[in-house]
Amino acid sequence: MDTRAPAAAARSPWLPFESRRRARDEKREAVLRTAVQLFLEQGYHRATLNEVADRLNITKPALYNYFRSKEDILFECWTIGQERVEDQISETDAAEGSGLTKLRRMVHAYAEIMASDFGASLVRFNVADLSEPNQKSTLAGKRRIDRAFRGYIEHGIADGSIRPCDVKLTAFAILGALNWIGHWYKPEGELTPAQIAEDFAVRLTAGLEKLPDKKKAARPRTK
Amino acid sequence: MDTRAPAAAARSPWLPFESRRRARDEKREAVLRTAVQLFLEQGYHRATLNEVADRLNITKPALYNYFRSKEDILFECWTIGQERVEDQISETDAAEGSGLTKLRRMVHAYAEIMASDFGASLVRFNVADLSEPNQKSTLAGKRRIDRAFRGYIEHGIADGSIRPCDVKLTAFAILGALNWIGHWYKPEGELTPAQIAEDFAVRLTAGLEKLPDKKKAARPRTK
DNA sequence: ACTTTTTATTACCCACGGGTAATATAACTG
DNA sequence: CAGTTATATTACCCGTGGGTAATAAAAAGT
Repeated sequence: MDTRAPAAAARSPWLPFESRRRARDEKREAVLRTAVQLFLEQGYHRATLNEVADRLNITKPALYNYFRSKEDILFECWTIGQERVEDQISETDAAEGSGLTKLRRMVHAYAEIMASDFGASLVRFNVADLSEPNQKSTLAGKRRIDRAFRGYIEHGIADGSIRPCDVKLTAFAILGALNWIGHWYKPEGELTPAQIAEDFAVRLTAGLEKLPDKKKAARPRTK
Repeated sequence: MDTRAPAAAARSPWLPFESRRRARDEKREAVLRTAVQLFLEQGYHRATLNEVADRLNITKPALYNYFRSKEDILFECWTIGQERVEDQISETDAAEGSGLTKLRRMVHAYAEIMASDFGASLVRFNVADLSEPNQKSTLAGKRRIDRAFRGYIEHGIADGSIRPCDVKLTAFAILGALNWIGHWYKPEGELTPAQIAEDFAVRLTAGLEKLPDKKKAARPRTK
């Protein structure tokens, strides 16, 4: 752990080390990107590590320099998707705004994630293909996503931006519509992820907003 | 195709034949019910025919009296789910009512189907696990479902029961929320399929109905 | 009772693909 | 340039599980 460089070397001696580490990480990522695509195309079980390696112009055993098993790769694909969602949750939680606003933001972000390979992993892969501990991790992740959405809805009901409703079923309906994107979205299609996100952000929340109360506010003709 | 019975036999001679055929069909169905459950529990690839057979108190080769291959079983599970949906489509098409009414009816029926094993097959199984011709069949089926939902929406817009909207995305959102039921519904949960169907039938269509026009109709306070 | 057909069992085959051992080669280190 | 480490290859192992052949047991037919 000596960080001091030998005086002789003109170029900083830790650069090669760092660049090597980076090269390694890039290769790891390349494996993951290739694998997730193949898994999505053919399904986890039909996709073979030989074909993953082929697409990367290497051979199967080379993959084991970066991952310990096929399931390891699967789990990491899932983890990346999960992390992207959790990052958005943190961001949304930290931001200002009513419950409805937060929900909209989250729907928007989640829709775009679902239109990516790692996002689609979250709904296209079978939890049963993971080891016990990894299954627990995925289930915990799913629960956190669920909790976040329900939280925004409850928050919105509390602050008056969302009309009272069955929180659980509302969240299921919204998440269902969103998760389904992972099944039908095709990059070569007409709709861009941004367009889908834009649309769903209003579509899925349109029925929830509490309209200005017509009884008390005699003249809510703001527009 | 001679339906007349020999005079000698007191009991109708085609009964044993019929009952045998029925017994066979019942066994076939038992295989499918067991298989679909196992496939849903563990995923198609992890589930083995040996275990299917075990649960039926027979051995693996006995299954081949009823099915030609594992994929055959998978496809038939899918077909049963598909048929249930198509039956509902036919029924809904034939019935009277506005586009909105038909859409609601279809949502209701579809939700209940999704809460059944064979219904869940439609969204939990991987199309890539089927042979080429069977894949085509499933994709055609998916398209027909899509077309039906879009048809009701278009119909509703035309007859004024549904406000104009993006038909494709509306259908995707509704079908997504419905299909997701196949992922989260658990028989041991609190909600019954009927309750879910009831709720979703209004929830997923609430934002679509064309409210009485406030400009022209001066007093549409029907309720 | 004898034959034929249906249904099931036991015992086996073998393709597939995940994973490993032995080893070569390229890449840094000093 | 030696020496070490990281990375890749070739060749192989072997568990798993779908599927089959040979055959037995049960049921139906005559």
